[in-house]
Amino acid sequence: MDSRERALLGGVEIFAELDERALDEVLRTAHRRRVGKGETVFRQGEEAQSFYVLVDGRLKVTQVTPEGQQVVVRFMGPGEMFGCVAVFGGRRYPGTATAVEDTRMLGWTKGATQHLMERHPRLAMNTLGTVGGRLQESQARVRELSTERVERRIAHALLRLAGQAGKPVGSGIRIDFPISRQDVAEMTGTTLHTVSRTLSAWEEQGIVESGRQKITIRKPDALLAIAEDQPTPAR
Amino acid sequence: MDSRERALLGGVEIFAELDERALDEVLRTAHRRRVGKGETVFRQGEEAQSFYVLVDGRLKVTQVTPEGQQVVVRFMGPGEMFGCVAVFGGRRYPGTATAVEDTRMLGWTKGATQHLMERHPRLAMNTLGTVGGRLQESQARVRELSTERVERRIAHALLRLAGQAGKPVGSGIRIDFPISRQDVAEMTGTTLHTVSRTLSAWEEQGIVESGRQKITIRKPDALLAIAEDQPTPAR
DNA sequence: CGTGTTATTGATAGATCTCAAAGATGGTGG
DNA sequence: CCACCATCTTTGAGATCTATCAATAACACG
Repeated sequence: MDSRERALLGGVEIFAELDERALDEVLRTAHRRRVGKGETVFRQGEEAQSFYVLVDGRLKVTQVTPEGQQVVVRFMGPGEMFGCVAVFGGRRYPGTATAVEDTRMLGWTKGATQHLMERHPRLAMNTLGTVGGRLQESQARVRELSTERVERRIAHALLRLAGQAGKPVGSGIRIDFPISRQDVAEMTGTTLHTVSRTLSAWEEQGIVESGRQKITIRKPDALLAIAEDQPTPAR
Repeated sequence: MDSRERALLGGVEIFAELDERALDEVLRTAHRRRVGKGETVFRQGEEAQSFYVLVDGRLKVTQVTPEGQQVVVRFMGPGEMFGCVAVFGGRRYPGTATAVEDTRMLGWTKGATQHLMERHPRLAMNTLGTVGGRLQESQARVRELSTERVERRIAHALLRLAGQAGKPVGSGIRIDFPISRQDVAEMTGTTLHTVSRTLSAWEEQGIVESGRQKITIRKPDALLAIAEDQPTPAR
């Protein structure tokens, strides 16, 4: 019954509005797990065991197409939950969760989760809200992929990453975990080559500053202009 | 307390496993609504009032980008629910629902929905399952848009439509509602021109048969081969 | 039989992917 | 502490897919 974990839970969206006793119950039924950088929490296609809330560190959820191409579903940070959809409808995890830094998490087995939700409808409703939010994000991505050119998609992706994991540094906002060109490409439906070229161009304009697995946004406003502005024809 | 409505509810995924009394309560708190072909149930950005289950007919959910480009989120048939995400997290409808045929639906106000879910956790959990399924579909679409060429995406879209609304006719499977080239383009992130060209090519090969707002799949297997087969380089 | 919508088709331009090769970078083991 | 290796990144050139531009044609409806 770690008071730090307790504080974390209070801040997690799905546990909002639960009373002390309910939170105690939630914590009591949780198990703890650590996963080191580069290791996986679970793999696509595995029987869904548990759903998790990330306590510390960062991870990447990916899917592989039947043809073997990888797609990044999302990056996640502390306080975010994952694996929840598999614990309901789907029996299997739809993607692979890989730690990009050392991580700690709390997990609940399938049975424990269902039990908790039956006793605390609020929990199910909160989760519904979160999953709904994810659905909207995913649809936003469909919208982007359908209507935007690569450059704008990359700009959107970087801004989203900065929002999730941006750390202010002297010269701008730094994306605070190791991320490669390939990762960005898999987030935006392009190739690492195009990402590299785009970042190089932006670097020349002083919009970003990047290196091996490192990206710092120097002019967020300029990036936003690229992401939102000019109704495609203009460029 | 229409027994036909009652039968429908029993078959709707989110009401599964609810007992008689719960179903009675659900029906009692519902309101009925008819929306004629071409009219909208709600519009993107409107304050979310209700969530709905489609009883009869078919409708299309679309979103418009800030730049004014339209994207089709999904087509829906009887027994499917919609507008539910807005009733939780989001305050506003994220898209516009337009009837493509005359429709009838059952609706529950925001308040009624939350009340029902608090009393019947099962309902919230079922909804979570359905929304989770939608999330996976949406991610599958992201995957397609990221990794597949237009032709394959169109093939996938037609197969999905056939699965949802396919009606066996003498010469194949007919998509049983009016759908334009533009609609298909907005489902697959391409232009109506490309869709037209693709369908023309398939028509020559006898794979489909199509006309104004009408598409019939003659060789579902050939379409499937296009959708699933040849690891991009091969073509 | 107009009239507006929907669909077809050709030509052309551009954005991106592919293919290829070389250049950084950082970690590791000797 | 340094050389070496596996990864990650950059960049060029050419090939393609698909959007765009521009007309024309087919269709349904009042």
